[in-house]
Amino acid sequence: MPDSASETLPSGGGKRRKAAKRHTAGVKAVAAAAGVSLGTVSNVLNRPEVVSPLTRAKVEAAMASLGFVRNESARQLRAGSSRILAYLMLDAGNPFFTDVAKGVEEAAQAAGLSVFLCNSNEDADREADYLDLLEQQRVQGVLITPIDQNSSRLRKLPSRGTPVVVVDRNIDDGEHCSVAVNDILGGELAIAHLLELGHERIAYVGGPNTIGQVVDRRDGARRALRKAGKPPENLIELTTGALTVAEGRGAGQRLAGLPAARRPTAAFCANDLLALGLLQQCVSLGLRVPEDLAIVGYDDIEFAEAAAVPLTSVRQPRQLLGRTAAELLLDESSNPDHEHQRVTFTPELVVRTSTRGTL
Amino acid sequence: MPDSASETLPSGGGKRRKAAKRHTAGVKAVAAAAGVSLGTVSNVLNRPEVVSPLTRAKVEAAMASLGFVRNESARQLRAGSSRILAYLMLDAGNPFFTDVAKGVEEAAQAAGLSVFLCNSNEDADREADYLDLLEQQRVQGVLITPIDQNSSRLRKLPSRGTPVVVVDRNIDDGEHCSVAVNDILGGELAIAHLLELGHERIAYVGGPNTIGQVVDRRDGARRALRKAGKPPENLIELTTGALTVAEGRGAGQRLAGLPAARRPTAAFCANDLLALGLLQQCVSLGLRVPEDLAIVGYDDIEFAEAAAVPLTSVRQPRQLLGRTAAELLLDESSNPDHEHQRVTFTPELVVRTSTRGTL
DNA sequence: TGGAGTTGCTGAAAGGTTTCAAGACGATTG
DNA sequence: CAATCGTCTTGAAACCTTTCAGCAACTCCA
Repeated sequence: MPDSASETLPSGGGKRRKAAKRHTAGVKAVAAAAGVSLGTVSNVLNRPEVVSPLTRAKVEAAMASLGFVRNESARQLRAGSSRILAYLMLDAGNPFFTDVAKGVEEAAQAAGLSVFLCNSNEDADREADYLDLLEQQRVQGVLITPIDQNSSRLRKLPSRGTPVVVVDRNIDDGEHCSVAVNDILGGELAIAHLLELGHERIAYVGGPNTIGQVVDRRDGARRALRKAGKPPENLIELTTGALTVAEGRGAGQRLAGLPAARRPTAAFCANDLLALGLLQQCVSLGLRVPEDLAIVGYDDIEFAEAAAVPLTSVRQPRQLLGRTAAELLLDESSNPDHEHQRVTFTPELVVRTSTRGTL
Repeated sequence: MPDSASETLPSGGGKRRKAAKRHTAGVKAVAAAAGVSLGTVSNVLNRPEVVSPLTRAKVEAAMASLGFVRNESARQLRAGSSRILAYLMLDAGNPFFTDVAKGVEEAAQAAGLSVFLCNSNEDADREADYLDLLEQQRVQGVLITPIDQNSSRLRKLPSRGTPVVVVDRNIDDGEHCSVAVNDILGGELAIAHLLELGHERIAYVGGPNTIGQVVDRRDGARRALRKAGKPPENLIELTTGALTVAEGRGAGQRLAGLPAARRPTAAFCANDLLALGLLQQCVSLGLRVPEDLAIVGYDDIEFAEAAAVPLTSVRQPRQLLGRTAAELLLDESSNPDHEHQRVTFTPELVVRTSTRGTL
């Protein structure tokens, strides 16, 4: 523990206490204590209405006094169904995805299910490991914002019985539902806005290009240029290694290092974290935003508005995205006539100071 | 879907495809296909070194061709152990906790375990539900940043065999390890800094008071006043309903509404989200920060530095907190001589513009 | 060549729950 | 009073895996 002072004390005021062994009072012990059969205890647990109030009370008392905790593995093994949904997130540190997760939790709670969050952290290996794990756990279903939506693992899950809904990406392979925002349009909105303000040389900051969102937003940017009759070289691509604040700072360093004549006058970032990092670094290196560099982010996370220079950003309906995805998943796992769907929402440009009145 | 345009298409290019049934090729089917016994398949899975290369190859081929996926419920039921850790977070939308989670994941990965994240979202009922769920799942252990550390449920888990480590809170009941940062000291640092700058009337923004961190930081603030010989009324408490940006904005509204003469000249917020909201609202209502109102946050999340006015904050070793907690948990569940510990880290004041050169 | 040791595989038991056909019991009806 | 019905409860089977004692075949050495 090198980078922080720490102090360690024994807990429990010195009363040494060994770790307790797992003492499982099972359904059997409860049955014995209550003087009923196994089946009855199970009924109390699963169909309380069929057991007489008296017996039920006895059983409940026995459960309480023994500290009975149902063994979910056994339940699931026998009953064959899990009451858990998982959301495998691209980056739990990005408020965009935690807002999506909130929408997921909302829909799950309404259906009486619980949500486990998993964080792939933009790492394909971790994503794969989590997918395997979740499949082995036989969760009700998986929501995922994938790193690579062509992964074979991703395609295999549904055919083996684990429904998968892709979030924040569209996918049309007939195996999944997907819920997304039109990222091409989003990119187009951002660049059209900058072009309208008179910017000619515009940087696109984003990466890696394995991430679909990064590519789509860039393609939208290109399309906006094309539509405006500008040459594609006007879009200068700065590729980053991830979609994080730190990478944004790195990009800012590179950008600020360019001679003013060759430096773009505006930057469009693939997400707000990059934009915030870029903004921070550029400001600290003496560039004025928006006068020297206009910046557009993407996602419109809560912090975009509170930034040093309030950030123009492309807004996505975050919670709605999550809620809709969860609802599709629930439909898929409960409705035998379920048909896969692709839902696409429309993004919206929110203009703030970081691009206001430039040039 | 009221607040966003959306478009829905069938997926799969119109090829209607029904949801697949769960077709479980089990260990039995694999054994039959490979011409070996159940036990051998299990050995391939769990102790590959004891089976001859030839048989192993046959079994692996059979597994691949049948798409075998091990049923984790059955495995766990029989083997009695889970390979999963859970971190029950207070607020997944707070970057502080996702950084802690990163530390947890790091330590877990090093030990070959996986982490499920759960979000209580500052809601005691959800916290209780998740604790029940995790206990039923028989996870290896639970890390938790509790809403109420005196909850009976929390105390019961360890005695029934699920180790629990409390994160970001100290607790001394002999049942848990805990890892925390000295929040009293943190509060003291913040207020001492403001006093040194000459502030007399200082607001404390935080709540609800059921959350331990909120109380400790306030107590630290009071202590600093006491030590400086100031009357306790100089600390004006603004109680919030949660530790969020939105609540911070609300507090800003209240604060800015006060007549200048009665308004505090500085505010210490129980966390950075509150501080960012407060900052944003005050600025938009025309207060200058730090001239009219100095602000100190808590946690030093990544966005504190990038805020409209870079935020003075009390820094905590976030990842280290998570990593240490996970390591204690792992020790508890693997080391029979484990003794509960309370680890306390020391916070550090990071001074930025939001308090610089005030008064 | 006989015995011991080794290697690799087998088969049955066990783990805690749910499910379901069937039984027990009392009440109601003809 | 017998027959029928309803309400509760029971006991055994089933879910899928791991574990472990035991067995077969082979090697090695005396």
